[in-house]
Amino acid sequence: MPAAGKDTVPAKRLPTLEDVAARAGVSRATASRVVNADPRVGNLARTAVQEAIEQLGYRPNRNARSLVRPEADSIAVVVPEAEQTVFSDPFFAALLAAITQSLADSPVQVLLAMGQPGNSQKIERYLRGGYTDGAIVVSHHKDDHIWQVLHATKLPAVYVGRPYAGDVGIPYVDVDNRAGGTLAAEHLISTGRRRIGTITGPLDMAASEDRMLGWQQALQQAGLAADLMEHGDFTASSGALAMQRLLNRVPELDGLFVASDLMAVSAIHELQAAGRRVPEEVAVVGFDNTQAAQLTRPPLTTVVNPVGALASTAVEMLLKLLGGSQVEERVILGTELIQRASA
Amino acid sequence: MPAAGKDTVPAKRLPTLEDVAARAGVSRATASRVVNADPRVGNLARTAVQEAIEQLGYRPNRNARSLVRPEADSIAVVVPEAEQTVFSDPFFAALLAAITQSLADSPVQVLLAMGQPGNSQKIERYLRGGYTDGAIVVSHHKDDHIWQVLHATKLPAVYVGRPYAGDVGIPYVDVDNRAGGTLAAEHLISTGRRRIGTITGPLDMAASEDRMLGWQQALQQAGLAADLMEHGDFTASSGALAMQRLLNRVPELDGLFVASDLMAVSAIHELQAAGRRVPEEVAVVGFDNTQAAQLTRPPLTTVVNPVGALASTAVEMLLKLLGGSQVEERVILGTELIQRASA
DNA sequence: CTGTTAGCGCGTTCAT
DNA sequence: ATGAACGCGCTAACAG
Repeated sequence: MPAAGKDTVPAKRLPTLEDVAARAGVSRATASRVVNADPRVGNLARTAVQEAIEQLGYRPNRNARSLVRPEADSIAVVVPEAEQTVFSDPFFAALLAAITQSLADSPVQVLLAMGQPGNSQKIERYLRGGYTDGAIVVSHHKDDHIWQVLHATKLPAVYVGRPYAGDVGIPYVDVDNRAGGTLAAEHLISTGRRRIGTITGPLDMAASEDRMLGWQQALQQAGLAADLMEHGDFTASSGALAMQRLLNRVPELDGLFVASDLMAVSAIHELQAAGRRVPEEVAVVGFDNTQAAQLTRPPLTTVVNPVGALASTAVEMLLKLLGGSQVEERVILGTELIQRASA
Repeated sequence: MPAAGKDTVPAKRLPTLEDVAARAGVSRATASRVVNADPRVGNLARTAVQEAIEQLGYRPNRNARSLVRPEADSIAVVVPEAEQTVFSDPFFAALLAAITQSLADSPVQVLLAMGQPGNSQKIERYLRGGYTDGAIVVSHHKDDHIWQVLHATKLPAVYVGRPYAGDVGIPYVDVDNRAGGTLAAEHLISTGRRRIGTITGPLDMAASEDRMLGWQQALQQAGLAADLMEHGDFTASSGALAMQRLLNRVPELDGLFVASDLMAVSAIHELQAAGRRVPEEVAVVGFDNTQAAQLTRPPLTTVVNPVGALASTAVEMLLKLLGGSQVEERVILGTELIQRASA
């Protein structure tokens, strides 16, 4: 095999608008008009150009186009640094799949901008610079400041998950975490549980806070104590530890709402290790309805987190924004409880 | 609020090379040379330009640059249509995280090209067109034809996972699936099991085939029957069904290698539902070492699939390719068995 | 309706 | 060592 390096064979040059025009016997301007569906062009010329495009397999050069136009035909999916660890698996993959799916028919490309420890400038530089028409930001953390860049740039953007910072003037779509927490607690109450605890996510995330508040509200409304609370960070091990602490404090616990399925599975193992039967002695409700909920024993009763709908709604909103339409400041998706065997 | 639409405020124009040159009191050509580290420029002019760049916060315009240069400073992560469903969660997220991580210090952007049912042209168009410097393809399926495009384009590319089509002239990195299968079978044999079955993945994937072959080889070498085999498709439900079939055929089964953790968890549930104790009566070994392996009961003995290493190796190889260096046609990463309680 | 012209921001000869 | 001039592919005035 010959030495490596730049190819010497000048990869056959792609057809340009000039080529199309020449072949169709018109000027570049006319060809451009056809490509951009400008009505001011004769039928004869139009079909000639269209044929030429077909025969040459012409595609407009995106770079040249966005050099002279404001559009870039690309959107960025931004995952701030702080989320890296949290969005381990299921949520993120589903999100990306749904996003690309929603964009399948458009020429828009998806650019992935994941934050790195100590490197948010790379993302910011990209967001400025005008290489992208809009952004979908996946963020729930307190210390995310991407929104400031978006704000300064006036770049159309949509958050998936309520920004913790509050109303930052950027629309978002989220699941009704608070209602979900209430749903879980009410289910536990309705099955006769009276000493109901919760394992929350980290409280610097809006979702954690909301789920906890929903749980709290339901208990208070039922006249039950709402102080049986321990905090995790959405990882499995943190769920186990929180469970140990809670069980230590409240041996008579008979109901439990865990803010994520992953932590819930760990918590159930911990309960079983401590000799508690689930659901007979302690009923457990999770949150997310990930695959883990179905695969664990007993199968987990849990609150649905509709990731697919979140993603497609975000795309829909962003596309509206790009089209110049208004969108609601916030879209909150409903949720429901799926009853399995754990509660 | 006023009617929506294009902003009227002409978003402050970004500084151009022309601006830099003017401020430094030189010509655009000299400024360009400084930016591109061309040695042929005087020290005086150099520092002047550097200062101007600093003060103006100048960044080269990628579009303009790649209009006139072959590079695009972007790589594409390609997920062919067929993989969409299979690479549900853990693998994919880890892959993307590792890829962006490896690219953190370079100006290279990551473009996500996921296949859609009945739409591979969008990806192909992008790959041609020269908008990207290289590609990382995540594929194991038989009916992936992206490699033909890559081949025709001479676009530098690396596969993650051995292309099923065989040696297509594109380097790849993969885990040693065959050795993994052998490892699993040998472990079962060493613990005294004699009726050892397997649940495979879909056989139109290289990984499935290799894991099966490794299992087969170990059994034959030990003089054991290697025909206790059922096929799944890597989903949980397919694992359960395969387990039922196998148990029906071979009630005296005492050892089992399942080609993925997800299917293994389902298989274990199925075994338990049939009254078999794991591992006492049937020992089970999985593959992947995903989170599910640790969270199920009994915890799963499994073969490690080093996703992070796969991803970073792929990036490393691609960067070498982009730099004009040669890389090995294939890199096979070693694996190991993690013993937990299921076998 | 159509062609001519200018310019987007940049890299690169070719002179000097 | 530096600058003037050209062209990358395309869109958008401005004429006709």
